[in-house]
Amino acid sequence: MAEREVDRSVSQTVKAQLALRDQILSGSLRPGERISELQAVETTGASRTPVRMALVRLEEEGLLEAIPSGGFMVKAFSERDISDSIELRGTLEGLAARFAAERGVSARELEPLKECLAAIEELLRQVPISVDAFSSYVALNARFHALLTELSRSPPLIRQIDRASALPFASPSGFVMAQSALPEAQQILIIGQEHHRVVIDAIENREGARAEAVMREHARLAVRNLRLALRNRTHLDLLPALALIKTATD
Amino acid sequence: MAEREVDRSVSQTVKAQLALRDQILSGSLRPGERISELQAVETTGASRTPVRMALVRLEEEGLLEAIPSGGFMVKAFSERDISDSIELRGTLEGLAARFAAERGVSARELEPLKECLAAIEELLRQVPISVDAFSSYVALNARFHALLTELSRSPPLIRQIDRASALPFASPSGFVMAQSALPEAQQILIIGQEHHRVVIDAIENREGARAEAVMREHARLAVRNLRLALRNRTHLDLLPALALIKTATD
DNA sequence: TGAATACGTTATGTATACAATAGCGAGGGC
DNA sequence: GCCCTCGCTATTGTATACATAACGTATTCA
Repeated sequence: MAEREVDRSVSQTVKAQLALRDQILSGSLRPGERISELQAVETTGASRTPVRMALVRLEEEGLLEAIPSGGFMVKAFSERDISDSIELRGTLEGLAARFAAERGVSARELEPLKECLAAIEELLRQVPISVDAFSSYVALNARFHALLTELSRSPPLIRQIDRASALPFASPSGFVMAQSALPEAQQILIIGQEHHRVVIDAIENREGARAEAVMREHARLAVRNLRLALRNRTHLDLLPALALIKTATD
Repeated sequence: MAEREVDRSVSQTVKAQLALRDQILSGSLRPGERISELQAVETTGASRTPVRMALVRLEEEGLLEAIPSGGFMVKAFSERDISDSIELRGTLEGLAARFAAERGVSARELEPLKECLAAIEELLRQVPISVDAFSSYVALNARFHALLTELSRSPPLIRQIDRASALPFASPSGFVMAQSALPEAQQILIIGQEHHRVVIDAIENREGARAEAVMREHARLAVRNLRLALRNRTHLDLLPALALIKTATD
């Protein structure tokens, strides 16, 4: 193993996967660019075997694409790919909300969701919102959606939603808004909280159809939001944006 | 490479993946059973590196589960896991149908779908259906659903539907029906074709909501079907069934 | 007799050596 | 002068050797 410094606390495969994902999301590797295994070995500090395992995982995750002649390249996405992914995710979340409503959720299980919503609304009360508060919002919003998904009690659905989240959560809309349109963004986010409130209410009252409908509407709001944010951009500089805002504004 | 016989026509990784999937689906490896890499090396003829890549892919595919202490085991599914997966897939197919309807599809693109439906209805005209005809039906039905999915023109959605299809297409309902309830199955399949006809019509007339609704109803039919087929079984002997019927009855 | 610890065996995680192919460039022929 | 071909190089695919951790068993002590 020569003089290579090895961190034994986490597996090399996981370390490589995290490092490579970070490179992709941060823009060190640009969409369409081929990933060199050798280079990945150098930058991650792992050897080729764990690097290759990480590459396979990232391909399955949707961030990489296999090149027929061998190797992998960073996947590129169109605006429609992103908006479709947001709608797709909203559809699955709608199903999760419906499952939660139909299968019943105790008041105790709903509590964390309500607390999360309260925290978000508290954040959004300051106008205009600060960049710091916005990034707190992003984390809390991700938590809200994760908690909601869990309430479906459906492992296959939860798994699919996780897989469907890569693109929506990496949506550039959050990035664009954070840069130039924070006040406008805030207005949209406040509307989004109304959706959050309704879905909790619908689940409490076991109204499956209403719970599902509001989550789908919630996604459509995010799509409109994305379109708005991208209107004046000539091209999608997508992946680099992912590192800055790791979750969407939905 | 010693005296190992190597087949250079396909990659060792792919070969190992196919062989292992076959072992899982055929029941050679039972749910909950740990997969030994050494044993996999012996049975697949590939060496450990491609075997490990194949295991990672099968894990991402949902057939395997990582064991915290290391290695992989064959995943086990409950009846609810399967029915949720069918409904999940139906929801995504509904979205695909809606996209197709809203985005517009030319008559030429719709032709293969119509031909496929005609072939299925021709098959189902013989009562009772033979086992051979049933397996032809299974293949044609998979084709119909694949063609429909393609019409959405949404790569992220197509990808998700592919990923969501593992469990529904492996549903034991087809197996159970093929074994003991072919005539009853046929009745249900005939109802399913009505859904297929409606979805084509809805796409042709650009009625997105109707296209979506009928695909979701189609999935609910498959779920009822699954419940019916499993009613008298005391446990799910799922994976072995997968090898016999590779696609669901939806 | 039971439980706990230590040791050995086995299997996984990691690293690296080897093989083969694809891409690229240079040189020669048409 | 352009195109085709041959060969080299770089990179991926595969195999295997080595390290390490986990599990099972046996032995010993309480």
